[in-house]
Amino acid sequence: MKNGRTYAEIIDRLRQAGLRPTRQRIALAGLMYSGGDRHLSAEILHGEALRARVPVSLATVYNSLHQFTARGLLREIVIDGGRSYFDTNVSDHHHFYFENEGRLEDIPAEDVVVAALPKAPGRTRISRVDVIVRVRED
Amino acid sequence: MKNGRTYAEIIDRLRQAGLRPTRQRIALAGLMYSGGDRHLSAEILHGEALRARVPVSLATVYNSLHQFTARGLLREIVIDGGRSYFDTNVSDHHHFYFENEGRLEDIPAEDVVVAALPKAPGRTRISRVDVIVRVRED
DNA sequence: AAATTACATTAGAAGCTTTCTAAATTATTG
DNA sequence: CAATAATTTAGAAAGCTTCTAATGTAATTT
Repeated sequence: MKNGRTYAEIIDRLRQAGLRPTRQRIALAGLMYSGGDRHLSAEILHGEALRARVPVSLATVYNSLHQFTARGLLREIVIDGGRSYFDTNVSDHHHFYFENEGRLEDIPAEDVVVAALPKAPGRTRISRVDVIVRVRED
Repeated sequence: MKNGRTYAEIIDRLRQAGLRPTRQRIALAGLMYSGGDRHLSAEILHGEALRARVPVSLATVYNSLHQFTARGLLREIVIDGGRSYFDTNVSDHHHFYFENEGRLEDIPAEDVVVAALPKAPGRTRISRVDVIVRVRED
């Protein structure tokens, strides 16, 4: 039984994030948090919602994904053109990118050691360091 | 006087890459290699070509960018949605991404030390490790 | 150097993901 | 329960990229 999976927990999460727990957001969050860490595109999540008989519009899926991201419930990842993916794992970690399949997979933070980094230029500060390990099969 | 800047050198490079040195490709490569390492979008390069009185179509710019990338003359980078960038620096290095401006800047390979990496899963092998240091100003 | 052949370029249409718009609906507050 | 503010929605629009098929150009052959 993982965190945030029951109906009441999901509603709590949404409220804590400052989002009204609407039917659509509850359903989308429920799907997102079903089955471990996931990398979702808007289209995939929309499809799952429809299949689960939750008639939600694609616009709402996009709205929700962005709101969830802004509130720290998701993390957006863009690797290859076109499509954005949203990672339900928002803790510190990195990614494998399977070039053949166009698929992402998490790498636990402790499996990657970045021993040296340049300092942030000008008056900027580092907000995150992404490591993408690109792998291929051929 | 940097590498690959004269007309003859550009033609050589194209030929070595197995690409016919057409008027358009020569002009685009010339622009790409003018002024150090660059991060170019199709639209920017197209604009520069037109301003330089080289009437090239946007489709050709896209074709050329992809051919150059496939032949190792460019490296494609996708950080944020929508647009692709092409890096004229194809040697081993990493990137700062300025979240406020949506701009990329090279980090020399030696300024980043990745001391530990997971092994490639299944029968894959690592084709590249990208490190993106996201910085912001606020 | 002309003819042939293979490759490249092009304008415009089409495709795909994402965002916008303005109207209708729903959650929350008083 | 009424009033208010936020949310959802369908469809249009936008933005970048790719496709199509007709035309042009470079390379090769004669």
